[in-house]
Amino acid sequence: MAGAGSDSSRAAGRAGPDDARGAAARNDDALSLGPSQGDPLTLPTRRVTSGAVNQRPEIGYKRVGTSQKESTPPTGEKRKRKPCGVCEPCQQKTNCGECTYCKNRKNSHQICKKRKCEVLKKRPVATSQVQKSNRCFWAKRRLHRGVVPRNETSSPTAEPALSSLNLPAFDIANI
DNA sequence: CCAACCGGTGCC
DNA sequence: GGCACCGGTTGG
Ligand SMILES: [Zn+2]
Ligand SMILES: [Zn+2]
Repeated sequence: MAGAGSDSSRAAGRAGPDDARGAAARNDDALSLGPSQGDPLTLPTRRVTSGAVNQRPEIGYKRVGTSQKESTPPTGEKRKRKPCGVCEPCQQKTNCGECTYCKNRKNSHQICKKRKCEVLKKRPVATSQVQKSNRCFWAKRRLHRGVVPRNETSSPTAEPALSSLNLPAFDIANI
C-alpha cells in the first residue's frame, strides 16, 4: 500500500501480523498448548517481564501516572501492555527454539510464539484492520499453511471456542 | 543494553 | 481477506 510497490521493503518475503494480536484466531499456538512440557531449552538471557503485573485487565494498557514528558502521554493512554503472567504461554519458562522468532530471536524483536501471552494476543485495542471475521480464517489458513492444528476437516462449529477465550481465572481476581 | 509490545506493510 | 514478519519504540 503506502510502501508503494517496493516488494523489497520487507525482504523477508513474508508479511503479516506478527503477534496474533491482529488475528484473534492466531491462537493456533495456544491450541497446541497441552500439559506443561519440560523444554530442555533455557532462556539465554534474562527476562524483563515475569510474574504478575499491575495493569488494567479491561484494556490491558498499563497506565503511566504522572506526567512523563512527551514520550508518555500524561493522559496515561495506551502505551505498552505486560504479560498476565498466569496464562500457559506466560508460564513457559523456556523458548521452543523452533518457531521463526526463536530461530531469529537475534534479529526478531518478538517473543517465542509459544510464550506469547494470550492476553496480549487478544484484542489490543478496539481499533484494528484485521480481527473481525474468524469464518474464513480457518479455511484460509488451511490454504496457507496447509496444516490445521485440529483434525476437523470441515466444521465451522469445530472452531476453537473463542467465546470461552476468557482468561484463565485471574481476571476477576484482579482490578 | 536487552527484551518485548505494537503498528504497519506485503504476500498468499 | 487475513495472516506472518519486520521494524521502530517502549519499558525496565
Ligand atoms: Zn519459539
Ligand atoms: Zn499471559
